[in-house]
Amino acid sequence: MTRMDRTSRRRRGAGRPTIADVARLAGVSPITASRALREPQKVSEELRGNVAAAVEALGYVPDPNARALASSRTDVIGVIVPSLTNNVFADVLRGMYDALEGQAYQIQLGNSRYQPAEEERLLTTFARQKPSALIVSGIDQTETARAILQDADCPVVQIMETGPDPIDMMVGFSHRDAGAAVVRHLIASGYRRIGFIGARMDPRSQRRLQGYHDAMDEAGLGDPSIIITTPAPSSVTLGRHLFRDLATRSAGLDAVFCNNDDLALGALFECQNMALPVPGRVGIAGFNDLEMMAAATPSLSSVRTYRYDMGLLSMRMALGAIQEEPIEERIVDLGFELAMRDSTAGPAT
Amino acid sequence: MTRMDRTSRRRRGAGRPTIADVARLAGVSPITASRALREPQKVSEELRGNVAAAVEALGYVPDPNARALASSRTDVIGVIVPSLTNNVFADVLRGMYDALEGQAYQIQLGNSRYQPAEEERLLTTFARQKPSALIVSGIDQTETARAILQDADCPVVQIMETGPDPIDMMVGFSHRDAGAAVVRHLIASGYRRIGFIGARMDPRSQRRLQGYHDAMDEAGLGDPSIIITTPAPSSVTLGRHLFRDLATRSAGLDAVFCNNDDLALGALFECQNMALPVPGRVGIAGFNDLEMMAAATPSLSSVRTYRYDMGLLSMRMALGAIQEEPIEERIVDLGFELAMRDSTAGPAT
DNA sequence: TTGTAGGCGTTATCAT
DNA sequence: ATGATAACGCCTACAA
Repeated sequence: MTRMDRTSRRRRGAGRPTIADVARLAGVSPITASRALREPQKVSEELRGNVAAAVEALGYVPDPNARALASSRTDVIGVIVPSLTNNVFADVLRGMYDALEGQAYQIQLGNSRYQPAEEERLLTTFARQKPSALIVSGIDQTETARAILQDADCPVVQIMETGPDPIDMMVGFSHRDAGAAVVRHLIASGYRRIGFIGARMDPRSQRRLQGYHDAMDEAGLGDPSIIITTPAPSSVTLGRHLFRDLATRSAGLDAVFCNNDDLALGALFECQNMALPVPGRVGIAGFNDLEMMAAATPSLSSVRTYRYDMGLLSMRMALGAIQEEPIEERIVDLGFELAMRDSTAGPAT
Repeated sequence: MTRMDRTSRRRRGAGRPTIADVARLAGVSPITASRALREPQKVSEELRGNVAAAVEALGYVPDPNARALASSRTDVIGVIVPSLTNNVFADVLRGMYDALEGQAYQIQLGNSRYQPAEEERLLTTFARQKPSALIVSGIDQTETARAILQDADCPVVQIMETGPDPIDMMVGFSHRDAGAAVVRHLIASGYRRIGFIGARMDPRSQRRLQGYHDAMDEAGLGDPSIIITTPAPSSVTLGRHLFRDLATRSAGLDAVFCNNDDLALGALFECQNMALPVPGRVGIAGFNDLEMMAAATPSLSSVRTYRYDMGLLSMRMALGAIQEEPIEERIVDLGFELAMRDSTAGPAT
């Protein structure tokens, strides 16, 4: 019988039904079955029904690996973030996953640990898999990384920041403008000796510091001695230490702009510890506006950034590009919002 | 010339060198080249060198999709966590990524959002890809989920918790014991009316509450009226609200055990707001011991859990099983540690 | 709209 | 230790 070859064919496969089985049962050719699944509108209603029934009967599920090999495309969307131990990126990822609801795409997540070389390595690995899209954090990719992204032949979105010449698409905001806006608010509230506390000092932190300089200089308040930064990773404890160092050496300090919210919380705790009234003796502002900021006593000022939306939108842009929808804007600036609370109500008079 | 078919073969592929190209250049058959890369010890030193040279010369990199199809195995390790907006899992993931250093495996991350049905859906998708291993959070998988995991034909690790009958392997600790230990400490410190504040109330939270009951009942202090829980997701703000509700309705309350650190921080802020001295008037303990706890003013007590280690070890166990190393322990209990600080120093006398 | 032919790049099988 | 052969399961290109 010609059925014998069917047996011998079984040598390797564990026996899961293939699209050929579906086709046979539906009485069509494999390619028609394939089309019925991927491009239903290109198949007559009748055959489509037959195929659907066969799929149902056999419990057929397509093999993503075979599909990937044949079409040189996977359903993987590579995402590279610089940190996982950071609520900021957790929110971004949440937005991305939400955008993927009901979509047949998988996120492949890479953690570059704020190291450009690691980002290159990850991109190399990711690109090899022929992903449907790639999303990277920041705009400071190395030349090599940019080249990989350009050659990847898929939509690319840079997130968290905006800047000139996107690789492909971009969604973020200006950290420099945001930094300047906070500091201008502090100045408007009456603070004068406004220090800067910064940890990690990755490119985006650097640009927030730039914004700080912009605002301080334009007000004639610039003074390098009230800036304290470290490449060490941020933490609440670090915020305490840095604040204490700065407050100790700069007697007149009356406010601090912290690089992020963890540092700001640390500064608050240290003020409580040193019995420095906030906001009367010291004003405190953070960055990102994590949930805890509004709940602190006193409530802590911060800069609200649209992390979830950046994640959501970046993924939507990627999906749109994958489906070859026309791209409306290559660079989307989501802006920011000052969330000024009790901790910057102004110095005691 | 026979070279013509080489040209026509170029129709589809973008032209990246394949293993056939390597083999040709090295003067060996494709399968030998393949072996030289995957199982070097099975190929003579000479040919191995030739192949290596050819790989180098051509800049050959294997196609993971083709490899997956041919071997019905990917280098993907599926990981499902219930939340991303949660430092707890960020630490776990960090451990996992660290364990993968220098390994040729990719993490495919899924977020079940604390929904068993979503976990099932993700597992279905993941299993389809024939992953090298699967790691899931908790021990409360549905029957369907367990079946999928069992049929996946790859190592499976359940993390965050220990319990009877693992699907395959397990690494975690007893939330119930940990909960009981904290409360016993509070009692030993002199607190009597110890409330429980719980958010989300996922299975692990439930078991912490169980531990609370264990300790309270054994001391004859049990009182359902000083327990407040909600299925709502945890937050600092929620901690404030829940504490205020509980403190308002339970006059004698002198301490709270919070389900997690965010709630504990919220409780602290609310105490500051209500001018209730901590720890003299109210003792506060959290769970997880996030970094901020030690930095708070006063420093906040918590239960130290080995999140990073759970991530690291679970991945190492998975890798070991993939490489078919003998499994020493199927269930690893990493335990916990009380981190008792100022916030539970005892009631004022 | 449907089908035929063949290839995608690699590895398992079996023989030498 | 090495190689010839045949999958792996699906999809692109082209034809009908």
